[in-house]
Amino acid sequence: MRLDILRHSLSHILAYAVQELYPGTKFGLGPAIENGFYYDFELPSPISENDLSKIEKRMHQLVRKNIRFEKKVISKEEAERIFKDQPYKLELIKEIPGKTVSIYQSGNFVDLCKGPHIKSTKEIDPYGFKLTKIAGAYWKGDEKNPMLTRIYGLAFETKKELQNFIERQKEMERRDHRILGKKLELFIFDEEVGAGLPIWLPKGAILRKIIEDYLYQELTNQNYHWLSTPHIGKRDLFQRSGHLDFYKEDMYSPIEIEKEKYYLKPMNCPFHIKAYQSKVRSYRHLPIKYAEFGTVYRYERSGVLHGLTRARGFTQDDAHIFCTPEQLSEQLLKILKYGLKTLKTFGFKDYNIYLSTRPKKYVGTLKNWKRATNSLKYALNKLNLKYQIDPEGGVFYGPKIDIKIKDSLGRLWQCTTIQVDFNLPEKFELNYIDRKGKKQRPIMIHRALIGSIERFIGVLLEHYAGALPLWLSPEQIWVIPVGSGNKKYAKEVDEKLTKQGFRSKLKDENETVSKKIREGEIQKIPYLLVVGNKEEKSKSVRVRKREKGDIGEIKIERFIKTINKETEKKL
RNA sequence: GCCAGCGUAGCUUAAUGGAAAAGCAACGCACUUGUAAUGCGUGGAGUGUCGGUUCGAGUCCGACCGCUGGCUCCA
Repeated sequence: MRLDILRHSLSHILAYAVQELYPGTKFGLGPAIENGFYYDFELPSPISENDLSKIEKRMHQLVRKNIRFEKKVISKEEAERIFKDQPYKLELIKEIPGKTVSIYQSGNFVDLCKGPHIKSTKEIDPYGFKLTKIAGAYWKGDEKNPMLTRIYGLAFETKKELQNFIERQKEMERRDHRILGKKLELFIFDEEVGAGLPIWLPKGAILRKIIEDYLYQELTNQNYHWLSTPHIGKRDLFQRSGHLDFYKEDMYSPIEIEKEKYYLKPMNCPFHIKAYQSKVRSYRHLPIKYAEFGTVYRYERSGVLHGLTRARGFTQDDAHIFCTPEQLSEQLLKILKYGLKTLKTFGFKDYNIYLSTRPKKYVGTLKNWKRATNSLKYALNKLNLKYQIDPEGGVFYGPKIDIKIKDSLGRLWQCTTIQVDFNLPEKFELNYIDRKGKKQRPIMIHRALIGSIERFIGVLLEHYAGALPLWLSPEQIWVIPVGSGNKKYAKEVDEKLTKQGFRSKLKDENETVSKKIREGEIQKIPYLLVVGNKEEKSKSVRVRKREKGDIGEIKIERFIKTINKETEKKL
């Protein structure tokens, strides 16, 4: 709280400095935010990041002057006189309820502000803050409004805390999945291919396969049936599903052939619905659970793309459950329970859960929305889960539960999503025959547990800083012979491990052991096995564990036993 | 899409408007290696694309493509 006040006060000092350096500036808002503050300005002429040091310097001078923050409560009429040249402030004055407003004066800078503030800039550590970046931001966050120039700053109580934060930022950069992806040779993006369309290199493709295989096994055990559906579909299909009415902007333009328009699929559901409709369904068949690693394409606006976590082509671990209204709660419960287990398996133990309710643009009846929302709440409560409501955050066809997982640096990423849909069954006139022989409408659940393989791998990489657990590592073991005389034995070891199902690699290039160790550590290989004359004689290997170093000599059979256990436990 | 910035070899980076450099990687030769880089050598880019300004453009201007950080958006 104290820190928020300090940050907010600094935003005023920033505005004060800008007022002096750029006369004629119109002021927007300047709140405290996580780790710092910002202020929005309409400047008389554009500025760039190079100007920040100049502004920061002026701020330092102002802070040293021990400027006091003085509050005054004045009538709205008086405020309108003071801010007569400040259109954004005038707009705010109109919106404030009551007849009076409060203003803060610090030196020659007056701002419309509720406060509170520090008493004087004496309380600010002049080296505890730093201007960081400049960005465009729409007035009041609405893209129909003019775009203002936002200046961001970091602020902490002391210089040391600021430095700690900057250190943490560097750590985050080190974990950036886009950099790790390049370094570990997992995937690339190519300008000529197109933005947001990753190419998976051999090691990345294996990683995808490991994740898919795991989910395939698990879901098959849970009586899911697998589908494989086309990447494009006719206009009529997406017209009927409602995608063309609600999400046309986010779809790739259609391909026209033989007077027919085809769209790249932005979702798999219409295809799964067709599979459901391929037969007459009885209540005895329900629930029917269809799963697919479905690759979808969405025309994300150019400015939002971000490596694997926001791509234009990506593969969802998608599934659709068709069930009776009576089965809904139980199915949601099962999905949620298993979803959480999956996240845990991959190493994510912290997450935030959100329940998203009806948005402004929606289809279906209010009654159905209420029913669906209540079913989701039921599942959450049954599992004793804490959750937050995201008002109006639902999809156009139904409410949803989203799980945002926390990575090792505490950042949140949305992966799991569970959505109830009363509407698509309506549009496609889905039915099943109930025990009285009458047609009934099934309910549909959309769910993705890891969300998309791309985003999930992006998050996994950042979470583990590239050092994936053994079971997920594309290359698990390197076998390094000491001398050329040991190559034969090294090959034996490598083949033995490969036969046991491990992803092992023989490193017999003419390089020093040191060089290969260095390479292995950089490539985050979980185990490096050094074999020389000594090991050859005793049929053993010298084990170096990633980040731990040399852990000693061990018989090969014993080593296999150890890593088998490690893989089974998914450590 | 909007605001600001960026784009030089596979990667990381250098080059006051005046001869496109270096390290790593790759390749070749020698070395046969015991836990984070063995040595020497050889190729490799006309600077994202297109157009313009200039005697001369990696450097300045415009459009497009792509990337980064925000804003808005995210089924």
